[in-house]
Amino acid sequence: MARKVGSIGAETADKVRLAALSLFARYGYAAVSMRQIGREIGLQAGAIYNHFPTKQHLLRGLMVEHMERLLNAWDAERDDSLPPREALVAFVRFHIRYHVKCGDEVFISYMELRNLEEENFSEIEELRRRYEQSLGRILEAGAREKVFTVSDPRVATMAVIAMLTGVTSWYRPDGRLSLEKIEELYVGMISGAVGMKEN
Amino acid sequence: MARKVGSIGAETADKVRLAALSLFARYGYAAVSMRQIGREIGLQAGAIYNHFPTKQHLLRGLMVEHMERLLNAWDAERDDSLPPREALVAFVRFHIRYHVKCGDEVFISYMELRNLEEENFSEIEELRRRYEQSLGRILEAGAREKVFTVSDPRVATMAVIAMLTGVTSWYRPDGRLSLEKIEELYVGMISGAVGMKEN
Amino acid sequence: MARKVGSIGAETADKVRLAALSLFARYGYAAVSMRQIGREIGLQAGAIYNHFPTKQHLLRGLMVEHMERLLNAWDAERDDSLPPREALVAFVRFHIRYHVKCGDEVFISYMELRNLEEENFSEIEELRRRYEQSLGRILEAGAREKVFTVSDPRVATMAVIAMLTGVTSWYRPDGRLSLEKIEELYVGMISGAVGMKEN
Amino acid sequence: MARKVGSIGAETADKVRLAALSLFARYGYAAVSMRQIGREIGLQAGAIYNHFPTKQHLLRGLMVEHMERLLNAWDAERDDSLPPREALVAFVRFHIRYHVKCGDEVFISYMELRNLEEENFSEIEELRRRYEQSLGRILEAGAREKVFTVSDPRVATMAVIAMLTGVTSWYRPDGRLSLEKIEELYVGMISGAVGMKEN
DNA sequence: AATGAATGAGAGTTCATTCAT
DNA sequence: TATGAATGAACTCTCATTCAT
Repeated sequence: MARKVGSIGAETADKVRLAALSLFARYGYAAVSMRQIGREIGLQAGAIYNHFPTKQHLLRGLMVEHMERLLNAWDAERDDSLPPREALVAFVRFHIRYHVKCGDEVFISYMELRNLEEENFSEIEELRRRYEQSLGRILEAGAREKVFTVSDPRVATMAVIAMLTGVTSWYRPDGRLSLEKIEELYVGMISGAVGMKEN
Repeated sequence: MARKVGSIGAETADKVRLAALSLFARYGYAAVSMRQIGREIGLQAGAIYNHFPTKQHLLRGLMVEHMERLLNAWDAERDDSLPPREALVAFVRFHIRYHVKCGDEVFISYMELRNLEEENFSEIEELRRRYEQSLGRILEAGAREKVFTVSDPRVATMAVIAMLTGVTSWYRPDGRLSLEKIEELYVGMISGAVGMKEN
Repeated sequence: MARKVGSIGAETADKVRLAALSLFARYGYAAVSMRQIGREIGLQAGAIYNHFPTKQHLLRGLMVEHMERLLNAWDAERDDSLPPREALVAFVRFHIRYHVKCGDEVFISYMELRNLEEENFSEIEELRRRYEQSLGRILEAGAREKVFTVSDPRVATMAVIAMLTGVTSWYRPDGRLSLEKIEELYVGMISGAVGMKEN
Repeated sequence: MARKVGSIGAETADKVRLAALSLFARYGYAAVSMRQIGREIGLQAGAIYNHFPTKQHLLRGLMVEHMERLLNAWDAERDDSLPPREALVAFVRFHIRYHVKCGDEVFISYMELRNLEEENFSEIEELRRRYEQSLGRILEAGAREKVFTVSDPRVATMAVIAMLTGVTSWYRPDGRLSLEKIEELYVGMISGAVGMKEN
């Protein structure tokens, strides 16, 4: 549903989120002040507190929302009936495609973990674990069915995630390679890494 | 008290570096104060300035020294006469072995880049580029000689580096897997990723 | 506590200016801290920054405002149609009367010049030059018309200004001499110094 | 007597005094640090404490020594047998000649009074009072003998001193006017100011 | 007499946060 | 809901001074 007319508050909150996201990604949570966020959107620092109780809530929100959107997007796209090979390709393509679209969110979700208070940290870690488990299950299934040669699926999961997420650190929409081409390259490399049998 | 017997400047500077390294890695450069660093080693914050002109110099120093040690270590170990396959295996083993030994340095060298001032950033980036080029050259040579199947060596370089460096984020000396085993696993995955021909 | 009822920004800024003026005059700009200024008026040092961006701005403001008030006051009182003798008397009386009323401003405007940053210094110097030129013109006119005997009007200008401004360093409202009497004494001495012809 | 060979200490103390004098005059006592003084002469700040117990002593020393040298110089030159007119001319010439030679000393002796601790302040004030009294006595004698027309010798004393000392603020050795010419101009103006009878 | 390293205080300034308006 | 002004704590960095060497 579209946002109700007159619901200015939610719009402001969104502007704050957006500004914070961009600033946190660029300079880091600790180095960005509430004043800076406010300035970015023509607001006094104090006004932000009408929308977010603390700076920490703002950070937590950005990370939780990102992780939940990611999980939802993957849930919407995943097809658990696919065999491991196809499932892995789907995951790789999804991960790259989704992550390059929200580089800032990805970046802060990795970089600012240590600035989360204990409880918030656990919450995010649990969400991340759930997402990475999607890949873990695929690799395990492939190993079980002997279509992949992964002697240690847990290590393989982390290796693949690291490799994939690395894309966000250099991808540029106007870069040398199209997104499609990049996906293809990574599908190729990861297929090789997990020893995917040709058929 | 003016000076503790036996405690000389270089030792203090080292203690500062060590404390800063650990704190920066744990909480982030921006979130760590000079007081905190001092407290860690029983020093007033102001005394740190006898050894480092600014907090930024301290950070730059940690990163430059790490990168230079890394480059020197690799220069000492590399053997440019090795054929691509053996060279890649050597690089993978070296990278993992070296990086897990200095997780904090690696971590801040990636995480705190944005907290470097322009000039220092360029300096570190150049050092990193030189290191990563070592891998790049191996992959290019392998591609040229058709012993690897990498359709885009530049992307492959970044993918491999990302995968490898990811190890530092979960490796524990007392973990489930020995370092030797981990190296072996990554040699396997990366060989697959670059389509290394069996012979 | 957030805001005291009835206390608005402009009032606070004025209180800060007043406190700073008095403290700078008594102890010198460099020797007065923002905390000291705040303490004087029951404010945290940080709160001063809601009204003045830096300590230097605060100083510049005090000096610029003083000089502009002085120039305006003289512009309101001067009468360019007066012949040199009467004009000089008017200037002397004005200068003394105006300056003893704002001893602190006068004091810091002379004493703190070296604590002004380059640009601010030039600005103040230009204002001072304009004011002193008023006297210079009178002396030059008098010399031209041969009603004064000043062989070097530029030196005479500086001599007269120095003599006049010296009053602020010892004048006390409850002192031995009335302001009227002091003006009279200086009119006499300065008339003599410039060799004013009796008629 | 010439300084003994090997008396390095006194030479260092002199270098410190010289550096401090120049820096205090340029930037003000409060704005100059012991490190800055040391740096100027290739010394660590701590070493200064081998020669002066505190920064305050250093300042006091500079001012006391200046005032005593001034008094001694005047004592050597004064001739109490001169009649008031000649005595005034002698004083004027002496004051200008002496003061332009030590602009820094004069400057800090006026500017840094407020940075002196109570006791040191009184000491300097007393020395200054003694010097200015020299002029006061001349003016009083001249008034008594009716060779000057000064209705208030105390005010006249301050006026003349202010006028004379002002010279140091603009005099440049390579300026438009020779020192001799400047002395002459001031003798003229001051003679007029005190209503000196032609004979 | 000088150095280099330290202390403890304090500088100017910024911070997250609060709250009367 | 936003502002502007405030708090109190914290920041990086510099200070005068001390003292073992």
